[in-house]
Amino acid sequence: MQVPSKSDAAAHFDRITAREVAGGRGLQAWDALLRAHATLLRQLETDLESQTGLALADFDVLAQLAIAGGSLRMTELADRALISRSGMTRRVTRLVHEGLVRRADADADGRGVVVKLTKPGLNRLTVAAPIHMRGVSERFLTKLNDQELAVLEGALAKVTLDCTFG
Amino acid sequence: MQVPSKSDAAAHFDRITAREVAGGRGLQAWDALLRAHATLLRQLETDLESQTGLALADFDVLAQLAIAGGSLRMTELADRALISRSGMTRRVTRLVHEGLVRRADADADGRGVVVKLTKPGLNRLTVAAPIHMRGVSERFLTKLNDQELAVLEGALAKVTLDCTFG
DNA sequence: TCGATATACTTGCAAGTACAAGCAGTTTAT
DNA sequence: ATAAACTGCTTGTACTTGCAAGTATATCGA
Repeated sequence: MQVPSKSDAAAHFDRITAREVAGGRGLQAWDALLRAHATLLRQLETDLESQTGLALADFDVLAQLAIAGGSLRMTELADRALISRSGMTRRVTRLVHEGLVRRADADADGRGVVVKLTKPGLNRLTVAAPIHMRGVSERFLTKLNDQELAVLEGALAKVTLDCTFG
Repeated sequence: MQVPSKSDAAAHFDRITAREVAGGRGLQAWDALLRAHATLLRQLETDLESQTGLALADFDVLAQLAIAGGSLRMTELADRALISRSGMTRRVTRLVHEGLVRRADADADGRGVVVKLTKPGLNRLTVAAPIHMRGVSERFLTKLNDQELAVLEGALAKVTLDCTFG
């Protein structure tokens, strides 16, 4: 097989990369991960927003609250929703304005705030969840078989370590 | 095994989910994907920024240019870097100010702009690439075996469709 | 008891983002 | 030839983000 001649910049970049990643092993998997995440999230965000008027990040907050039984501390909520604490402060403020959640004092800790799902919040979630879950299902789950899903879950869990934000 | 009693909100959410996603099949894989992406990118971004002063998004632009042989059209660059065209306009403007890339007219199309990697840009990339690639390698590639990487690549490519931005 | 340190959350700020509208150049149809 | 439709890129606008600093409460050690 003829070796195609590459431009200097591309060849140079290849050499640098090869020194850190033997044979470029797995780099296509990394690229696929970035690409899949970007496209899937964009599609799901657009779907949900257009069909329910709810941003994906807001949906996620409501869903995390529901999964947790209806209420969570700010920090816990931020960790689970994968956004910063300050971001969660503002997000919750917006959701309170919309009446979907409310803030309450934490029982034992004067510093703490618990965020609680309201009835309208649960109703809104009840409408949005099927739409979002169907999107995840159609665009992701149904395209993969059980073995692929199992490997994905295992592999991605392995590379994930705790990492909280400011 | 005793069925643990769940709160109303959580049970309700489970029922809604179950209707769209049979048995919650694969949802943990979906969750792992979101989590892995969020934590890995945050770590890589922090690593790169602190060690080279280069934002990951800027690195990505330089890298895409190098891979492409040194220059690309704006639209192509935006697609490859997974950001919007308007975002790329502003990002390139910043990089031009730093001297890492330059704009030039497209040969055949009077509307077009090609972005070219400059010598300082390539130098900067030469410093940053090993650091970033090592991060990807250590935090992701080396934790997975060849089979896992192959499944990941195949599965994630399957769920990715074209999706360009405004 | 009381100062030092840690934790929980919020706010000031300086970024960055995407969408929509706009402009300039190109293609197509008549 | 020329109007209409399209494309490539940039700008206006409104909004989001995370970090760092600030406030309030908790906890720990002497």
